[in-house]
Amino acid sequence: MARKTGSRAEITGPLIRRAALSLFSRHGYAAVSMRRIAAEVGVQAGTLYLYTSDKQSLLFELMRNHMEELLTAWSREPKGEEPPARLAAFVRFHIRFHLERPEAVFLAYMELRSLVPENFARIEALRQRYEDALADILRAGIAAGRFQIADLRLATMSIIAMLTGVNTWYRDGGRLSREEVGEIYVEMVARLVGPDRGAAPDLGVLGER
Amino acid sequence: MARKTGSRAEITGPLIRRAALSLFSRHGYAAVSMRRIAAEVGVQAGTLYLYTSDKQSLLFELMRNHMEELLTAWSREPKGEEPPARLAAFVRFHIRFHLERPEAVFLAYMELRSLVPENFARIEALRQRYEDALADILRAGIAAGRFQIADLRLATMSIIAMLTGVNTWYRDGGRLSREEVGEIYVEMVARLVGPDRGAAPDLGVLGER
DNA sequence: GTCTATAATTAGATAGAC
DNA sequence: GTCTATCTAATTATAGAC
Repeated sequence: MARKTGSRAEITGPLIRRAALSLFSRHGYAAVSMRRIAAEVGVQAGTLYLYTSDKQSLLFELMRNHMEELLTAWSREPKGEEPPARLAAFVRFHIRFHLERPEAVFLAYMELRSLVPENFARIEALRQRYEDALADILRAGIAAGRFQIADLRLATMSIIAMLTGVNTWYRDGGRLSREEVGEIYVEMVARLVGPDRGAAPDLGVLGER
Repeated sequence: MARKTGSRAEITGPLIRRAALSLFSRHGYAAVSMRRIAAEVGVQAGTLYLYTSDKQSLLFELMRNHMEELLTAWSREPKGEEPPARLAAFVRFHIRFHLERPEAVFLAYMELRSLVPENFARIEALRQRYEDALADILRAGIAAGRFQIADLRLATMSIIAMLTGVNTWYRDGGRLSREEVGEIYVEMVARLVGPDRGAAPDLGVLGER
């Protein structure tokens, strides 16, 4: 042990990021002080500044890391060929990925407003790439005559919103497993993108004012 | 004018609530100081305490007021008789009501974690009542054979999530009017709740692993 | 009803000892 | 690499003048 007692740079950095993620997601970025993060890790407040230039950078790195992991994971996900299979893969992937890291998901959605404009733009660009991945699937399905979608953008936003919404209510040990939830959402999303089968008289009733 | 110059209690209270709503929703509860709210209104910080006991109460009153307005407005909304018509009314109502007050909606969704436990429970109970209103419609539709829903709770959460999601992207003056967006969502929600028409071979493809 | 002044605490960030 | 000490500024909330 050539190293001094208490010198553990290799693990302190990750510990700080983990503590910040947990505290920021539970209490909000503005409500958490650097002292509180330090206390959670077991170091003094000043020590944090060896690992991050300031509080804003700490938040930004957490959010960027999450978004890049999301994009990388989706790029590596087995997807199938046909649009319906790709859409089902997206639904299953989104729910699984998001349920595996609820704190990072919560942070990425709730603390966009805490980013300075430059950092906001960078996170927003990553979010847009993920949205585009879904839109591309829907567009391909429309072109192939497999989906019937009145408005591509609204369908894209609807699907992402309903999938991400799972994080707000799902609890492990509840009535349904993650996989069961995934399959039910696959079916609901499939209905959402059609195609219509038949004259759809019931939609007619719904369409009335 | 029996009143002293600068004495305008009847309007200062509402001004404080309006400024707090705007600032809290834009920057977050923890990030906004009482001084900043006071500055926005044009009074000194101490004056705020004539109208609210503390910062927490100010937040809670804003959120409670929003949730009660939501429930009252829905109770007064013309709904029609049959489940499909009631569901369409819910969709149109939800989008219209939420787009009309984006700041209050944002606050009610983002600052739940800033409430002390007692206040959180009270807001949560109101939110639950609204969720139940939708679940009741879906349940009635299932019972009447008008909807086909694999899981009532998941369908309820999905619909609310996709409808509320409109607030995150809709901007006035964009490609679609609020009413056009509402109609497209009516159709998407109608598809989501079925009923299935035919053997649904495409859903079968989606169901494959 | 509003202001000024202030108490008591806490914030983000840095300097320098070890 | 971490800690102690500290700077400067800002925080919530209150007391008392007008």
